[in-house]
Amino acid sequence: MERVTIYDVAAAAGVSTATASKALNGTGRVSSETRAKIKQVAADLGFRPNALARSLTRKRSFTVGLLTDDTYGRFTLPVMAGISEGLIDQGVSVFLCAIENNPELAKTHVDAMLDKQIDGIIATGKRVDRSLPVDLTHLPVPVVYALTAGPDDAVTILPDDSQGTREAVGHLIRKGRRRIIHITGPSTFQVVEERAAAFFQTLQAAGLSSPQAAVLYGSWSERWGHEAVANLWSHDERPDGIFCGNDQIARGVVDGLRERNIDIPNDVSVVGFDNWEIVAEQTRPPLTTVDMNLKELGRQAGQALLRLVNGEAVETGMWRLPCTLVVRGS
Amino acid sequence: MERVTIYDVAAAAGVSTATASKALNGTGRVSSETRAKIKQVAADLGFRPNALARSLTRKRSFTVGLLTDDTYGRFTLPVMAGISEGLIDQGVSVFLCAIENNPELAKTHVDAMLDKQIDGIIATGKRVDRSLPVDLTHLPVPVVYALTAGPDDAVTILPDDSQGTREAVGHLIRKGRRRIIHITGPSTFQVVEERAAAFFQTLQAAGLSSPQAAVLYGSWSERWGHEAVANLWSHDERPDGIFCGNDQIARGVVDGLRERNIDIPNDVSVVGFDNWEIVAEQTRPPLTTVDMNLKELGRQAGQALLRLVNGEAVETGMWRLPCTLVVRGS
DNA sequence: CTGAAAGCGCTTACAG
DNA sequence: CTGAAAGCGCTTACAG
Repeated sequence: MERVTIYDVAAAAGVSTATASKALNGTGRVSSETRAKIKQVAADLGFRPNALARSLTRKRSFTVGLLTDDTYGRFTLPVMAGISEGLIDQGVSVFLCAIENNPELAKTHVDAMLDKQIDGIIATGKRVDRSLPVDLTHLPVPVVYALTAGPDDAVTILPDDSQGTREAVGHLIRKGRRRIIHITGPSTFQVVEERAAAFFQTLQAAGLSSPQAAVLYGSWSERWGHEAVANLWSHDERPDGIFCGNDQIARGVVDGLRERNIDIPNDVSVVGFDNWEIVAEQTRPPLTTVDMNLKELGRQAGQALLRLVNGEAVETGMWRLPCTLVVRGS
Repeated sequence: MERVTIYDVAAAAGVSTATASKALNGTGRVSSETRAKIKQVAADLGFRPNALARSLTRKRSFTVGLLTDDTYGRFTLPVMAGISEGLIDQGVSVFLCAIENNPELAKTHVDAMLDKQIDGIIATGKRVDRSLPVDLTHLPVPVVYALTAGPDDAVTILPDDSQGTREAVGHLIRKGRRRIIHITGPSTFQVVEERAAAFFQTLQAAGLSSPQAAVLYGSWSERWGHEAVANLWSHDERPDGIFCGNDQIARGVVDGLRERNIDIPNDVSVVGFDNWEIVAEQTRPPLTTVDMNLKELGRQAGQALLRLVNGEAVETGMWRLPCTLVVRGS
């Protein structure tokens, strides 16, 4: 079964390929009757234009490249899904390149994609304070960065960690919490620093004094949350509100509190970060947490790239996308 | 800066485009001098062939599609990375399609890829007992399934859960363990059933009787492992070897044991499943666990698809890829 | 409104 | 061994 081409459609409709092309693409002047007829014939024949041929003449492949250095992360996949979803509407497909922190592999991928005439590239990673192991600054196509570090003159899209923190802490304050602390990950992560700073600011803006050890740095694990609670409850000055750096820590915290028969959220309120549903929904009570809207972030990265490809003006620099507080039972 | 084409190369080398093409591709008869000269000129000019044009004539795009219904999973990303890595060597790029359990979206993606003349498709998912929400059986291109259910006459690539189980349990037996139990996930998962069956067989083959409640079904969580240990240790007949359904359960088990001052691995040995490094390496002691070699699985899926694309014979049915026991301190 | 022709950048029989 | 020509399947000025 041969593929049907525009020649077949034109022949069957009794017109030239030029007219067929215009009718099908809605370009140029074609009478509505011939247009209708051609469309009908195309549909009957099951005509699907060969995108390769179209790209060759239009010099636009409707294809973009996606570079990631993250092989295991649960953050990258939603971003990628958002990119893919946001772009498919416009008929653009995305090439996936897993480059594993390997510069040569990255180069190979970039070259292969350039050969395939991609319209642009989205670089994505797992940490906003690390950049991919490849220089993307002098490419013949535009580049957008998402969840990874990019040059200053490019557009880089990130979650608004400060705003997310304000949402979380604001929620605790509105719930009447007055002794609020922050249990978070390693201070070597930029996001940890940012959130800690926003945490202090929010307390201050509300006129709340910070407890003695208001920010506790540790690892991104359930265990660390559990341990932190054990330490806190061995002293007298105990918090009544806890904002955690991620949902795993929050879960450890909630478990630790429950073991001490502390009523959540009446005695102590807990807010997590990430809205990792598999964790947040299984926690008892289910976790109130901050969602970074990663999928939306990916979608916007795709949109931004498309605008760049079309030569439209796009504001460069860091785009901070708002986070959303998901209120559950904690 | 215009892209340099094969016309530029041919002109600069003083030959026809036909000769340039042959020299560059190593096809046809070309004297070694002219070949060398052409290659030199191409290199000097920085010539990179336009893959779109090439694909149009060769009727082979060196591009494949990757369909996944998994947006968050930590299993899919390594598989995808393996596919991408294994294929880039052959110059083939992969289109990523996140379809989210949405049949229409899936169809849109498949059509878009077909329009772009992909050579084949790899379908991948998060569960071997679920299939993607789209029918891939009557496409004009070959399809390979990885970590998702496919039709019987296709090639479907999966980890060998039974063999992985035998590795794990065999290891416990070799360590002198005699009262071995299995703490695992929900029995609604096919892998849970398979591993449980292999678990019993391995014990039996070793002449070991099964403890009373040898397989404990629960959830895929740290908490469930922790809880299971609490239950077990409230009775008299306690295991000296525990094989867990995943690393999170194993971590909960290890934590539960440590809280009871049980020496791991001297009093009780624990083996996990998944080799999720962020969990396995952080556990104290670090977890001995089964690695499913997901990346290799992806690589093989890519290879299989390529063979199909080239019209080579490929054995259909389930391919079971061996797991590897990673021995650490538990 | 419609069509003949050229062109996108490559490859591949077919002659010479 | 080398090259002229046709072709892959589309689109786009340019005439008519």
